[in-house]
Amino acid sequence: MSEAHDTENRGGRRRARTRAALVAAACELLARENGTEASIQEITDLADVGFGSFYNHFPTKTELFGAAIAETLEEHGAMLDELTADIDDPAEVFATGVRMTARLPTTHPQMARIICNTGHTYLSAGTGLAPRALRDILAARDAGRFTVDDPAVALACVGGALLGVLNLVGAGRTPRAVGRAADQLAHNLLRMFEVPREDAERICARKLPVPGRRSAFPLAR
Amino acid sequence: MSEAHDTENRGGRRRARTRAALVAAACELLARENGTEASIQEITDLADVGFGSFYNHFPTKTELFGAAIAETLEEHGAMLDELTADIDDPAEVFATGVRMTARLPTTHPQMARIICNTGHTYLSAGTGLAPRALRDILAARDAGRFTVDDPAVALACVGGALLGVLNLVGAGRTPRAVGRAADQLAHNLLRMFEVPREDAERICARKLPVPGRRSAFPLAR
DNA sequence: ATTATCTATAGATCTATAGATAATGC
DNA sequence: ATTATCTATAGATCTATAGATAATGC
Repeated sequence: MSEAHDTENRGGRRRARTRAALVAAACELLARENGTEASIQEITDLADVGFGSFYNHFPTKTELFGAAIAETLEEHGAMLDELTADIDDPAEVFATGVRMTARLPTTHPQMARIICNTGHTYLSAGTGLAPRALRDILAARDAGRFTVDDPAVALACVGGALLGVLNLVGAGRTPRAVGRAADQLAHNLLRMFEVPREDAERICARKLPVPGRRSAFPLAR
Repeated sequence: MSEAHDTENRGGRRRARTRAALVAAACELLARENGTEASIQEITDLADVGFGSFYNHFPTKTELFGAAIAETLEEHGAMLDELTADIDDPAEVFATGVRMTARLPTTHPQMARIICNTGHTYLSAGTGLAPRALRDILAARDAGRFTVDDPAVALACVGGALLGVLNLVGAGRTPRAVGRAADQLAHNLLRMFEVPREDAERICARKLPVPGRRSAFPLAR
């Protein structure tokens, strides 16, 4: 990727470990209310890393938090791509992404809170989920499954509604209730794209792929 | 309201003026990127008020910013109520609120940026726009105009999509482009509620009430 | 020998308060 | 006389850097 330092040797790996500890601490803080107000001291304490190490990796707090969010979204997006790879109906690919992302409060609570707290700033950024969602929307439109007047507005509606439901489904909900809200969201969005109600209901009732562990064997590219 | 101090006498009015200057400064800051990171010194400088005056009115920065956001949303919500009071079709009442709020980047740029920056935190708060939107949605449902499965999820979708489009329509767009995106958003939401496409198009093409100045004569309550 | 991490600290904030000044009420 | 505003400052942060220590490469 954009790593300026390699991980070929032990030193590089040690460096990468420190960086990862900082990013993990940043994620934990981002999942809290007002996490970005933490001091660098708090961050390095949480990462169990020397204070000065911070500056070996990031010039400012903003950069660290930016990296943490970007990596989080990229990871989730890649997982979605993997799990929807063998679904044929593009409308179902889209709906599956929505249903699984809206289930994050159950499946990946920290990631859900991070996305909630950071909101639109990074969701609509060039990297992460937005390009993937747009790709799925356009594919469904080209296949004649979705009616889309303005793709940019549609994308904003999808991302926004998703965030809205993630916010609605705060802590302390049962997985069942989260799932219902997630499916309802997907259903609403399908109707927004003029998918007939019966189709939408069928799609939102389908069994979801299981996230599972990351494959032991990396996928060929 | 919840004012602990009256404005009956000159002293009370002077106090209210200082408070208003602080709130206005807070609004200006909230409209900027990272405005909440401003120091109290910066706030009082911007308000052209002595540093110590801050603590005469607010115990912490958080309280000031909270008050500023609440007042802003309340003001906008009250304006919408006023301007949609004599619309009969509840679907059109809803759509008008959406279309006007999504036009804020043109009509009230500062308020638009404030809503964008603060996001869901306050939009879905008990006060402000959420209760009004829910009221409109339920009214349209009861009138048989909207199909709504889960009102809470629907509200989250509406608020989120609105925020998403406000974020999409950043600075530097023509009023025409903002209006198009706003109408497209309203159209998408109406379809989400299963309003027939032709109905939705007619509603979103209707002339909007003009915001105009606040009435010189306060309305009777 | 080189590179990363860690400790300690200088200098620059920033918050909260105390006391002085100004405005209003009676 | 009372109440609000303003000025000045003590004490508590917090950031960024310099220099010491530890780990790795050769």
